[in-house]
Amino acid sequence: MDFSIGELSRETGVKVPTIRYYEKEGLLEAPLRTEGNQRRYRHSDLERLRFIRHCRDLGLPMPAVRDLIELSQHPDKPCAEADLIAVEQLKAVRQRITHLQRLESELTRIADSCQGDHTVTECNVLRAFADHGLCKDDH
Amino acid sequence: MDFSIGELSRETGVKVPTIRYYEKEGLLEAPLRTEGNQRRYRHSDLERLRFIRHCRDLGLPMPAVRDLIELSQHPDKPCAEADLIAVEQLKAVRQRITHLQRLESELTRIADSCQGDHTVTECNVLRAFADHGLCKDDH
DNA sequence: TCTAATTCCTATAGCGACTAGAGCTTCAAG
DNA sequence: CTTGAAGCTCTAGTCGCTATAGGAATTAGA
Repeated sequence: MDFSIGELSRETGVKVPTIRYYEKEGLLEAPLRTEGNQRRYRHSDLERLRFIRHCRDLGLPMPAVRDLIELSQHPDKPCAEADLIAVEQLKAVRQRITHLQRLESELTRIADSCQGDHTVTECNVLRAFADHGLCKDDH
Repeated sequence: MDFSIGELSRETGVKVPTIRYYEKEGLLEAPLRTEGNQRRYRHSDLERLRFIRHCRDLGLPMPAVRDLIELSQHPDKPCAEADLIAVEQLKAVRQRITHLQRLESELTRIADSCQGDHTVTECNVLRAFADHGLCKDDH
């Protein structure tokens, strides 16, 4: 019926200290304790933790997760805010992709400039790392 | 002839505390000091700092930067190691791009599932955040 | 029922790469 | 010579965990 923290951890793949950390940060409610002061979780805690984990896997920062949880506790509110969080995160992810693609093209150029067959003094890799002026775009 | 730390900062765009931090971490050599204990840098420090900055902008972790600096001080060594660092970083960047692209497609799906026109109870965004089972691939 | 192995508890510190602030000293311009 | 900007050191905070220490509770097997 109830889970220990270790069982919850096994069910969700979230490490034990991380679960305690989420509790401290207010993402998970503090569960009931046994007489010996150990945490005992219910099924609803399991669902909540899976929710948190999935949000985190999707890259949401903890404050956004907190907002979503808060929101989900007011079933009659309009869900525009949840929508907004998803859209914002999507925007952030797209920005990061663009940035990384610029890096990729720079690094490709840098790595291609050298086959590792000469000495450091004449190494184009080191030159390229030294000099931003050689880059095609800003990063 | 010599720069103060503020001038070095303005020249490179690296913040003053960050310069001191790089010194503490051994990326920059400790410069000479004035009688009043203030740092005075030379042109070679400027070049070194630009090198560091550029590496960091390209996403190299500090240990990799340290390795490159170490390397650049042995001009007769073969530069295979520098090449390797560039290639490894490239590989890491490509992995991150792949990962983010998966997130992007999930988030697109999630964000599209809702126009923000209903209440929380029936919100597909919240449902999608709750349930990894709805996702097409792992992330 | 006893014991031993495992799991649990709290509290604290560490990671990477900075950034911010307090409280004080030195420098440079007028 | 004064004044205000810029420098100094030291400490703590950021984010999202993760690791460790030292002890208490639980559980499985004999």
